[in-house]
Amino acid sequence: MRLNREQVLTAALDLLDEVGLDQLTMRRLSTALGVQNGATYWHFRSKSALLEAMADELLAGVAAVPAGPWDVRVTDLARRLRRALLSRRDGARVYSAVFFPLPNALAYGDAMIGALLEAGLSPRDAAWTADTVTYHVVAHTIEHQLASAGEGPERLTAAVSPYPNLAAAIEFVPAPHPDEHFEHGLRLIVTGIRAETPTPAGPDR
Amino acid sequence: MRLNREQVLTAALDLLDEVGLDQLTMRRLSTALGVQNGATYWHFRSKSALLEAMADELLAGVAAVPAGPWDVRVTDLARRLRRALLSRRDGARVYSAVFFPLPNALAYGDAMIGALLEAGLSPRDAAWTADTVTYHVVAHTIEHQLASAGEGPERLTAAVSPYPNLAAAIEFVPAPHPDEHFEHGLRLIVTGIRAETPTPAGPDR
DNA sequence: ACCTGAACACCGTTCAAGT
DNA sequence: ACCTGAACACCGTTCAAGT
Repeated sequence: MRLNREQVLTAALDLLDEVGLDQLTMRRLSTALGVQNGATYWHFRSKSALLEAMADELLAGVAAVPAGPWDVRVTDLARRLRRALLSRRDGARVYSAVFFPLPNALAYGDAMIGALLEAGLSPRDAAWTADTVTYHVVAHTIEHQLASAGEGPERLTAAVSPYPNLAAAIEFVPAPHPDEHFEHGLRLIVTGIRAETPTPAGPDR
Repeated sequence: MRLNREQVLTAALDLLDEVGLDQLTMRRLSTALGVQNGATYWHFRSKSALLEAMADELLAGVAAVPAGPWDVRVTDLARRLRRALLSRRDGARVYSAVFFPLPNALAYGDAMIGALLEAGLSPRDAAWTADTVTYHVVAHTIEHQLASAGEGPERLTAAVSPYPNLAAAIEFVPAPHPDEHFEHGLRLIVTGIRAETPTPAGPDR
């Protein structure tokens, strides 16, 4: 049973889809590969090194957005990151479990900051604004992927009844429309960027 | 060694400060309390039930904001949630590890949606906008608390060198100014809300 | 009502030894 | 170079039995 690094990584992502992050275990992975327990450690130093590689594999290609106006590129990058995280079960949680950015995550950050620099932001504001966009993408996707796996809305509906404003909004809280929910926040942030940016040359719009 | 639920909860929060979330273990908690392993299970059904209680304890009082203009209340609520999460080591990760909202989290959500309804948003937009604000608070705080514990910036500086836009912004990426970083994103989002809201009565501002 | 003692079914990681 | 076999040092959870 000769393995290479790529086979281990592919099997790990398949196992993730099958059992989810909480059940993704070095031992289950070895079993799925038909090898003994310690065999995977020859290819990856540790479980967290494997998770880093999985996260970066998830993000392959997200930074490859076409040229265009800055706001289109920002929106496009955010959507592509979201799609990438949705491509595997618990993808967003895998991404957020990794502290250190690998090449595809760096390329995404670079492209996002690049678009914001072209919008006229300072390097500082571009870096911080990129973070706010990314927080929205990742946190929204984590919440959505957790909700898909979680319990029904009955418990929430009951818990919410003493809170008048929550009760008025309850049908949108578990977000039965994840795409619109995501787009709403993304549009909100891009509107904020535009409002804070000194309008560049051009008569209007 | 007679315990009650509150003593277990207090000890758990103290242990969290001492060792961090990853080392917070039912067994270490029992040892800290001077009891046997299974004793804590009489007071909390499971570790996740204990984490739920810890998360809600963290959020005590965050919803108690004074009356005032909607944007002041939104900003105030976001800052108070951040302060609450910062009050304990890994507080933001504890909060995000809990799927189901307990009373203090519900009260926070209710107050946030209430402020946004007064801004003139529909229930749907208020619920979704509240989420975007909260994503920023929680994700920013998780990142900040992880960075405080993590490695130095050397590895990041090296990794970033092939990426021109990241390199230009690198000094702000590990965020040596967490307060300004947080306020930047919060202001951005509130600006976005204001820009999307049909301006209410009043001549200007 | 609340705790002990002991077990069950797992984990990640390491490492000599094999091929 | 790559894997086996076996161990080490842990986990969360359960539960009869004690007081």
